[in-house]
Amino acid sequence: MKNVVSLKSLAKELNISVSTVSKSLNDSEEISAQTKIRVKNLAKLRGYSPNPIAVRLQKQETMQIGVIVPNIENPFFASVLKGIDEITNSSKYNIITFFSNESLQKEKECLDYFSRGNVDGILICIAEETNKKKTFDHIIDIKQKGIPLVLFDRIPMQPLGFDVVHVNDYDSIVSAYEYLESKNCNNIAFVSSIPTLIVGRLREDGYLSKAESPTVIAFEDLDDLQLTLQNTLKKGKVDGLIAADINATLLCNRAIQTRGLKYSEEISLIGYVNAAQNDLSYPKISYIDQHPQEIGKQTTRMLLERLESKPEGKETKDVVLNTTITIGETSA
Amino acid sequence: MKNVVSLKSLAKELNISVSTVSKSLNDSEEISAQTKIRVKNLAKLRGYSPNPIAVRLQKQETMQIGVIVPNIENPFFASVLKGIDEITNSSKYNIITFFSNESLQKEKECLDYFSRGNVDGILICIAEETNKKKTFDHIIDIKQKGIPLVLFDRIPMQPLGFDVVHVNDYDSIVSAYEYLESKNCNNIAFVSSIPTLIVGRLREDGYLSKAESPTVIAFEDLDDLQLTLQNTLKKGKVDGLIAADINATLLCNRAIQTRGLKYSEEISLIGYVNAAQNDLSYPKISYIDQHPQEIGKQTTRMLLERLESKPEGKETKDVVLNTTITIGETSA
DNA sequence: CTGAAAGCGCTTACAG
DNA sequence: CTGAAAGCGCTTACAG
Repeated sequence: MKNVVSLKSLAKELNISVSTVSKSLNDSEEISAQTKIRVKNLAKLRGYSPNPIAVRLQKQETMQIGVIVPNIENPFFASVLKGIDEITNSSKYNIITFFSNESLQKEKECLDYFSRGNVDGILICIAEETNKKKTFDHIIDIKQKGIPLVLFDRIPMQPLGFDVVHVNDYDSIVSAYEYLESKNCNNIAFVSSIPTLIVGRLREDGYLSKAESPTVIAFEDLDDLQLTLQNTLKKGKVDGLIAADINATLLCNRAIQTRGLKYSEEISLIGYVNAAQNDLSYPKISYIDQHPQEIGKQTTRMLLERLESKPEGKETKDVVLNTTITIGETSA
Repeated sequence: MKNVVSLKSLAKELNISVSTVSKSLNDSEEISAQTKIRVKNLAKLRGYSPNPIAVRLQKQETMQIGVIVPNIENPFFASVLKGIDEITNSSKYNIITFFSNESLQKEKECLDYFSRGNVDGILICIAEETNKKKTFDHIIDIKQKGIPLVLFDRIPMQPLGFDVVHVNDYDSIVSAYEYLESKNCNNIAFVSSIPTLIVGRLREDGYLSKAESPTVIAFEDLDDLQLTLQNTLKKGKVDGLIAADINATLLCNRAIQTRGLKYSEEISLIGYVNAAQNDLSYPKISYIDQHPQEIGKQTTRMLLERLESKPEGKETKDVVLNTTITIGETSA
């Protein structure tokens, strides 16, 4: 059943050597135009295509890029993946994607697999557990193996010596805060379900830098978050909400609606959402757009650059992409 | 930078042959316990791991499974992918994922790439364009190449000769209809943004089988859909809505809320949602759960079965998984 | 129990 | 311009 047509079979049929066939198909200068044509014609006729595994072994390249995302069911990562796909599509590489499911152990296993000669380069967003435990040795180890690696989105505070791509989380929240202020919000609270995540910390810091008497509602447990949120709204003081992540955003909206508060008049909300779905939802939530596809594209471009220019000596790049605020119906 | 430790280097260091090293590491019966230990110890010491590409070339297996999904930003497919990942994780295969972006052309390219010896098996959900044009030759061609392939979710009406996994779309809608009836809905409309998609047709047929005087609102263009929906609601007759897909579902909710209709009292809605987000949303929408992860798992299991038992003679399987209805706050 | 040889399907110096 | 040879890093009959 396997592809029975090979260089050898073509060579035999043409009564020439395997080398000549190979060179002809690769358009080598060494071969006469005539021979090339003969070879190519037969190759087409027989539907020949080179065995990719053999080529890889010879070229000492896997032509694959390993990608690790924490959670594919988070629309943010799905979009990042789409961006990655778009760029790799017009390269010789294709991607093999693993999901760490936010587990350090799983992340190690993936990285281990990749580093056993299965990929030429790696794209990774670290797992939540990795983030919390601040265990980065398994990532740093990759450097010794000489495999280019680019980190995206969740970037450890201390530089690890790799290229990184992320957004200006701190500033994004500052902008969101200022926007709500301009809409006459006087008592803006910050709501987060990712208090320990790097991006969560940065966003909270951005908020704290602006708020004079800050109200931070932060729980990883969504039930706790919801409860505290409800109690806070009950007091009736807060007139602006900044949510730090998609779950917090949805819960804020839920708490506001359940309580029957009117958007804009009584309270405003800005957060993070799944853009595609938000457009069809009610209400359309005002949100910080991280342009996840762009993150994926940029991350991939940087890896490809490393892959092409061998000189590893280059210093690492820290690319910060800008977010934008899209106004919906939860503020005005 | 490449892994400089190979069978050859181990053999040289131990002053034995490459074959002996290879056999030792593979725990061959032929080798003495003593030698095995010596070899394994050194291998561990040197951090040896076999070059996967060389192994694949020798074994004539890629150990990779190709997956084609129409759109990774659709949470349904993200969850399917998660299911696939879970099963492949405990197999020797890993997956390389391509996105057809609902394009027939792109789908052909992906399939073409796969069939050039890049994967051992294929999992595919056909693109919308493929579905519409009913062009399946590129898929059927895979059979000649002897590469096992399993179709999931969008299954062409005419059998293509492959294993398939899908849900009972028709019956799901019948159940939804009956459920709404039991909640005293008397005028149930059907809303769809996927009128030409296979699953859309089946769902519509399910609806039509129940409705005495059917109201079908179906547009691929979401603006058209929204407008017609609003006009229908304005008339005030409809007291139940069945949405055929996630976009239609969100738009139904939006139209209902915008119009200020009260759920349960004035109108009920049941549709398809992203389960994780729905749980945090307001309102929680009553929905048909397709258990997308299960679809992914089942699809993968069937492919692995084909991959293991060479006898291709087996007749193709048609697996239909059951959906369940999860009651939210948009009906009661 | 160990090793030499052939082979997986290619590419690429190197001869001729 | 063409081809024989070596090699990419493995595995596995087959001899010894």
